[in-house]
This record gives sequence, C-alpha cells and structure tokens, in this order.
Amino acid sequence: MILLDLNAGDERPIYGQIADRVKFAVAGGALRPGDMVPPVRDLAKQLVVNPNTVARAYRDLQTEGLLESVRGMGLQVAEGAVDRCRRARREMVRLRLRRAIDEARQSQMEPAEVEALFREEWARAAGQSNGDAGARHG
Amino acid sequence: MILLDLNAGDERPIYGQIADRVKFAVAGGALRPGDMVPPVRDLAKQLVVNPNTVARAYRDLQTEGLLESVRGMGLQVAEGAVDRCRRARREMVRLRLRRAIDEARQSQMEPAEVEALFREEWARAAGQSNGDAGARHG
Amino acid sequence: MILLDLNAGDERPIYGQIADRVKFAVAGGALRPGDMVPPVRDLAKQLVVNPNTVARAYRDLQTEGLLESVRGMGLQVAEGAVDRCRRARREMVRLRLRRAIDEARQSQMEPAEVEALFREEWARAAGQSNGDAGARHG
Amino acid sequence: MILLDLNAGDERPIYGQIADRVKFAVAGGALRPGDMVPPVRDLAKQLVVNPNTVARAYRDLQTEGLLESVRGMGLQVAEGAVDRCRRARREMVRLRLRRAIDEARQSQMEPAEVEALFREEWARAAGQSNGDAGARHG
DNA sequence: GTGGTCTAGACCACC
DNA sequence: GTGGTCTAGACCACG
Repeated sequence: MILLDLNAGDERPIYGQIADRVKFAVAGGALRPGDMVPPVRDLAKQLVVNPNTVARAYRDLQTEGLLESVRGMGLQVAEGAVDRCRRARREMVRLRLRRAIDEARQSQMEPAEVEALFREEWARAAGQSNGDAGARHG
Repeated sequence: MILLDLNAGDERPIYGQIADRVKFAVAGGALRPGDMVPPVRDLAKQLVVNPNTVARAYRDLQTEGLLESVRGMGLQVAEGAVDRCRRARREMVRLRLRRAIDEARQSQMEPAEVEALFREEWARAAGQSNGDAGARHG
Repeated sequence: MILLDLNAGDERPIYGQIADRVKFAVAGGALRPGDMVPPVRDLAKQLVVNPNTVARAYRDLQTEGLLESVRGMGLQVAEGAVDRCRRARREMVRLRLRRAIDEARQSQMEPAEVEALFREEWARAAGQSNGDAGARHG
Repeated sequence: MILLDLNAGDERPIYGQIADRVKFAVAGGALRPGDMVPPVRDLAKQLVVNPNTVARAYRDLQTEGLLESVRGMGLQVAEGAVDRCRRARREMVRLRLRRAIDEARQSQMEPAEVEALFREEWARAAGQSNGDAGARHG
C-alpha cells in the first residue's frame, strides 16, 4: 500500500500530514483519478493513528474537491485532482522555502551561508533517495 | 529600541517569535553579551502584547542559557550567547530548507522545479530588502 | 491517585514542588515510563492550585525530557526518565547536604556538633516515618 | 578584612547572605562583641554590591539585636551576640540538614545512599578546608 | 477529553 | 525600578 508512514518528528497536525501525503501521491502519480483511497480504518491501523484523524484528513480533502465519495464504496480521487495537487504541492514548497529565506534575511544571515545550506540539504536529500531507490531495486 | 514588531501573519506562538527575535538580534550583533535586554513591561508595551508573554520568551531564553538575570536589574545577554545564537539560527534555517526539500522529493517534484522556486523566492526576498532600503533613502 | 499533597510550609515555588514530586514518583517507581501523568486539570483540583501552575510544572518536566506529550491524550513518563530522576534526586539531596556542611565549616562550627545534628535529624525523620507506618497499620 | 566574598552560585537574597556571614564571623570568633563592623560603603565596594543591600543586612542584624549603632561611629557587635549567633548558626545548619533528610525520605531514597552522600560531602568539605589551611600556612 | 496559548491583573522579593 | 509567581478565565487545536 502507499502512504506508508508519517515523519515521526513532525509537529504539524497529523490530519494535515495525512492529507498532504494523499496530495503528494496524486501529484506524483502514485494515485490517479478514479483510484480508490484506502478505507479509513485500514489507513488508521497502518499509521497507528485514531480513525477520527484519518477521517478528518479525508473530509478536508473532500472539501477541497480532491476526493469524491462513491456511494457505498468509499472515496476516490477526483477527476481534476492531478493539476490541483501539483499546484498545491508547488505552493507548499514555495511557502516553506520563502519562510526559510525570509528568516535568514531577517536575521542578517550571510546570503552565501544560506545558499550553502540549501546545497548541503539538497545533496543530502538526493543521497537519501538514491539509497531508497537502490534498496527498492534490491 | 531594537526588536521592532512581529510578523503579523505568523501562526507560531508569540513567545517563540519573540525569543527568536532576540536570538537573531544576538546573532546579528544588534545585542551583544553583557547588554541588557529591554524590560519585560517595555517590550510588552512596544509589541502590544501581554507582559506574561514576553516574560515567557525571556524565561525560555534563560533556560537555554542565552540570557542571565542580574538580580534586581534585569536580564543581560550571556557570555557565550553569540556563537550559540548563530548556530541556532543556522540550524533553524537548515531545518526549514530541509523540510521544503524533503517534501518536494517525497512528492516526486522535479528537481529543476525546486531549484527554480528557490531562485524565485531568493530574488523576491532580495528585491524586498532592496525595496526597503530604497524606501528609506526616498 | 499519586502525588497527594504539598508541604504547606515550603517556601519554594509551587510549580517546582510539583515537578519534584513527579521526579520523586518516577525515581521511587510509583510512576513508570509510559505511564500517563494525571491530567493538568485533575491534579490542579487535587492540589487546590491553578491549572496553569500545574501546566508550568509539566512543561518544565517536558523541557527536561522527563515527560513527553502524546498528542490529544496527555503526557507520559519518558523512556529514560527513571535513571535521570534518580540522578536528579541524588544531586538534589547532595546539594542540600553540601550547603549545610559548607555553611557549618565556613562558620567554624565543631565537626562533632554537625555530626550530632545530622544524627538527631536522621533519627527524627526515621521516627516520623515509623509513626506514619504505625498510623496506617492502626 | 573579614567577610571576603559571597558564594557566586547562591540563589538566596544577597542581604541575607551578608547577614549570615556576619553572624558566622561572630559565632566563629572573627568578630567579637564591641568590634566595629565595616562601614556600609566599604563592604559594598568589597562585595561589588549595592550599598542599599549591605545597609539592609545591617538593618536586619540591628533588628535582631546583634549589632548596635554607636552614634557617629558606625555599628558594633552587641554584647550578647556570641551565644545568639552560635544558636542561630546551629539552627540554620539543623534546618538545612532536616530539609535534605526529609527530601530524601519522601522520595524513597535508600538510607544507606543518604548516609554515603553525607560522608562524601563531609570528606569533600574537610579536604577543601585543609587545602585552605595549607594555603594560609604558605 | 487532552494540553497549549494568551490575556488580565494582583502580589511579592530584590536591588 | 526589575523579574517572578500565582490566579482566573477565555479560547484554540488535537484526537
């Protein structure tokens, strides 16, 4: 199944993290329009989380029009969801970058230091995903 | 006085924002070891915030060893605070960048797109500070 | 419930006394890692104290890494807390003894007199706990 | 001059520490009935402390009848001060020991551990004063 | 239900 | 004047 686990150290609300995972899965193509999303109880068990929390995430996604209920069957990814998830993803990442950069500038941090940090973290992420890919190939 | 105002739209706790401002002021050299920090009541009035909220920020900074109390006189910046604030600032920015990058990669966003966003936001921030400077000159 | 009442005559801040009670309960085994600590409101009611005061004690314990929050559920004793509480207790008692002894020596008090006081107070404390035990048995 | 410096890390009110030093000097014989105590300004300068603070300590000692003012000359140690200071010292040490012991018992600390701590700290203090004595002999 | 934040205001000790 | 403690009560987010 997709949407494996949540980043342990994340202090954001769990329901928000779950909703974002779904959006990312859609943006990345792992979930496609028409696909059924896992039942609330299953996903809750998988994530070791209260079912209410998953339900809330799904509800929010419905409100955003990214999930649609199919009577008696569950929830499926909506038709126009891909584009909207990509845009949402883009804006989320943009917002986080903006906050990092603003904070750095407000505190008089050297531009070069910020750039260096960005490259460092970029390399670190690249290294990790390569590791993941290798593991999957094994 | 230093530490002018808080970003209106920030959703983080006020006391945390205040504490960060102090850290940034120390990291940037606006406050130096031995300097007295503004009295709780004054800063509270300036920020239009309850004194308890400022007190909590100061208390947290004391716990971190960045401020120390001079009995009956107020709070002063501790001796080793500059390095520690610089490191704290660096790690804060690093963490924010890391989260942005991780999120982008986890959701299979194109590397080129992330880089483009970073450059966009970087330019935007630079433009703003230049704009500020220009506004002051005008 | 545990953590019954506070020593009436103690001049230390209430939140500090509460935090110490929790540490002692952990050091003594009455609270074990993973156990939930009583809800802020309940303990406040039990101690006839403002909930904020209890909250502050809990917050300080979190900062020390002895409690950790389980979101929406409350606060639980952290994994490594037992050893750390035992060490904290040991150092608390050591510090108090050291101060007593230093004060005695600085003021040229006779060693024999200090030892005699220690034995006296030791016997007194022992008598009290025996009395308590007896009272319970009765 | 006597009453050299204050223990840096002591969190008790400075005026109380000063008053205690005087009491100890009397109890130990360094100051004798009829001796003049150092002028407020001198002692304040020596201790790097606000003169008001020294004045408060002296005032409290006067209230307790341990110092008497000699018109135009300053303050002298009162006649019956020695016994009373010895008793005060005894009760101070007793109180500190009692608190240490009570805390240990309340937190279910092993009696043997408390005794061991007492012996450790006792030895430590003895070592220090011997070192001091040796230094003086040099 | 849980903890967390924030406000308001009183009171204290210290210098 | 300074910071620190405590109370009271409102409100919010989370599960």
